[in-house]
Amino acid sequence: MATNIPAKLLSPYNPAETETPIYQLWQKSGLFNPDESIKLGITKPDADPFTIILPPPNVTGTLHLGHALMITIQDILIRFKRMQGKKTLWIPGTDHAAIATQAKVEKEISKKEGKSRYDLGREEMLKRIEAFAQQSHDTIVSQVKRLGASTDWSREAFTLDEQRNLAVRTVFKKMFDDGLIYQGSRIVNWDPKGQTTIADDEIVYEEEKSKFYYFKYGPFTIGTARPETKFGDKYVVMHPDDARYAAYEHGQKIDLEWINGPITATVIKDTAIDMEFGTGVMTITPWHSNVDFEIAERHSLDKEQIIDKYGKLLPIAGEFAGMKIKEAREKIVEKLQSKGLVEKIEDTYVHKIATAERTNGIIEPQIMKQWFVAVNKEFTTPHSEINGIASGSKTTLKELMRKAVDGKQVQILPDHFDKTYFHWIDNLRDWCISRQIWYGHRIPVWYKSSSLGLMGVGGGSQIYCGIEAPEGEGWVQDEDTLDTWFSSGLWTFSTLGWPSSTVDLKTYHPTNILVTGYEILFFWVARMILMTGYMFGTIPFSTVYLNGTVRDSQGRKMSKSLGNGGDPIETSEKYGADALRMFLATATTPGMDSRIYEDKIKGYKHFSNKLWNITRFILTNTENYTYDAQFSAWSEADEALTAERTEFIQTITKEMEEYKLHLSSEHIYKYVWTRFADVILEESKLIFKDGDEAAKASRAQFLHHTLRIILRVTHPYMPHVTEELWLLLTTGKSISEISEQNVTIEPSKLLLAQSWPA
RNA sequence: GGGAGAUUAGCUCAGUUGGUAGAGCAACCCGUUUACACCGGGAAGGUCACAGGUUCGAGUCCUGUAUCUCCCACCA
Repeated sequence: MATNIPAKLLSPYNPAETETPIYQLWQKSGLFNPDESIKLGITKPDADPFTIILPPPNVTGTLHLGHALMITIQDILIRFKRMQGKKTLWIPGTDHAAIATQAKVEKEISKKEGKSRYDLGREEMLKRIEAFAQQSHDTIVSQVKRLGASTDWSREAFTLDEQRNLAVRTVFKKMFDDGLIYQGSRIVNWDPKGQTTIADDEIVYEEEKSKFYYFKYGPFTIGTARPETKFGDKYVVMHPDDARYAAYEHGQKIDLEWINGPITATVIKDTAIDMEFGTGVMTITPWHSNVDFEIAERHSLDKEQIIDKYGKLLPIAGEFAGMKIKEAREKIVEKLQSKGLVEKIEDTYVHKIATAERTNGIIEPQIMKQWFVAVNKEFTTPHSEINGIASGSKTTLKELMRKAVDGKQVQILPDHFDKTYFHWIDNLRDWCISRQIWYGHRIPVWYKSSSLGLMGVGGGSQIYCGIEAPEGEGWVQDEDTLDTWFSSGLWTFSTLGWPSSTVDLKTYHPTNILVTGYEILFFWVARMILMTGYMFGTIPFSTVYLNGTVRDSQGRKMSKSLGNGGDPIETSEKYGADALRMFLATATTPGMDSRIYEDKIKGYKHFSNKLWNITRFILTNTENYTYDAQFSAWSEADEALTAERTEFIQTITKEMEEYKLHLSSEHIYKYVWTRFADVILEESKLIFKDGDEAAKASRAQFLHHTLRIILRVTHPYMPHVTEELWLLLTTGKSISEISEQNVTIEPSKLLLAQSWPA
């Protein structure tokens, strides 16, 4: 065996020995931080920036393969752009995920200690949640590192830390002052289980089979699935064009016998009624139904609360007061039956009930005082770079969101998702941002009751919205916290130091690309566009890359109950993070779901070994030739191979610039394996055996040159194995020797710092 | 009810300026202790869901149908 072959190359590649120490070497180099990279002379100070902000994982648990996918895509892009000489910044962070985190900890405490959050009190409860969040955070960070992510840890952020909290209060106050945040009594989605409101998009509809009742209501028959809400129903509504009820006039009063005795009902004609459904007549419960609420608003009707915050009936229900909904339902039907008011009961009625995504509680709509962001209200934007909205003109938040994507300033990949986006925007209602939970950003509003009587007229209370608490005695802060997406919406600029006017903000914002799952297009992507458009009149990122969902081998969604979640760390331990990354890169196209196949991941482990053996082969067979970067006496055959190689590089460079990583990764795999290893190396054996000296020298140099190029282009996909091979080639030392002997590696000598080949 | 996507080799999926169908895995045959068995060579396998249309030419564009998936929407 040759003497200049590093001993480590003689045995098969073992990712477990390489990956962690290689990551430590990178971290020591400081090159994930663009400021360091400039200081070291690797990145030019005036280079174009390229920024990605990592979608912050929730501190509710640990990472799954879906996270691994999104991290892989971002790291490939960042490493690619870094090698192209860009001033690259990738900021990591985590999300406090308000309701989800609180619910999880509450559940745990209730299970272990049998206590509720009210037993513990706000302060103690928050302490517990923070401890949990910290632990979860630490796990997530180590997982992100294990995957090889070249994130700048010196800039790490958390959606609920001091800096981000200041950003939240600053935005809130500005919106409040502009009249875009208001407090209003509106119908909201109340989760009796979580004791909080939730947003429209936090609702999950579940199909349920239930009974459908037909009751006699004076001269009418009304159909309902919810008899327990009917106590206050004194309006009976029908479509104005319904011939069957032409005899009744809008506003007509009718006396009739109802659940708890005689009442006077009023006839209302409204086009919201579906003539085809049921009997075409219904009574309304504005306090507990959106549609009913809207009807009531249109005709200025009374609204009465029937059900309380805990899902129990109020005194208006008479003898049924205090009962839970389910219990009351049957008893009410019994009573109506005894009064002869039940016409028929169907039990094949299938409908969808609204449940809370985070707690599974059944949503009970309620009219409550909540904070809202007005999406349709006009305001004057001082400065706008969004096409179609002039600086100083009047606009709405909805218009900002629409125009940013309409003009392709924000490009969504795959582009058909912009239709989905517009559809959502056009149907958007005001965004309820207050939550009745403790974990989150407290609403920066304070109240002071004027019991001293100094205020005179009205004698009510004072309200103050500010970034800091108001001066003086007697101010009490609003108990509520903000929807977690409010702070997430600021993420692209709150991570860059805003509201201070930092160098980072000037340099790296707007960011270049957001990589995230399509399921949070509305939750998050839209709200980032809203917040950035509002605060700066710009876009938060120019491209949104929507990755698909990672499913198991049977096409099922990953879930805890199925136990098929897939642990990226376990997979990395088994096959190497590089193999997992390469698999994820090849298996995914934007917007399309993909399945995990362990056999394929295994295939990419073989690929890392192939790189290993290619290196060994070249070193063994070219012992008499040292790598010469200036070599130019190419043989005719090698000229041709060089041209072919150049074409290959151009192809993958173009694909990567267009974010088509599934194509570039496959092309790299094919070039390396089926072209370079299977054909070129095999031919080389003959040349080294029988060729003349010039041909041998040319081929030896070609192999050396090409190997270095292969390591560079493969590096974004499989950073660890390529880095170790690079170090073996350039220093003759393995990563274990480097760490054990404390060998200093100049940051500029790392593969991480090399330039992208042309 | 509205919208979007999918349908290509046994399985999982690629395939955008329309030009004679691709990969990985599986299966089949052969070879090799010669960088690598975490290997090499070879062969096999598809009326690109279906029906029309545009075109010299369609997996790719248009229309319609079927099946599946997802998203949005509180028919009480």
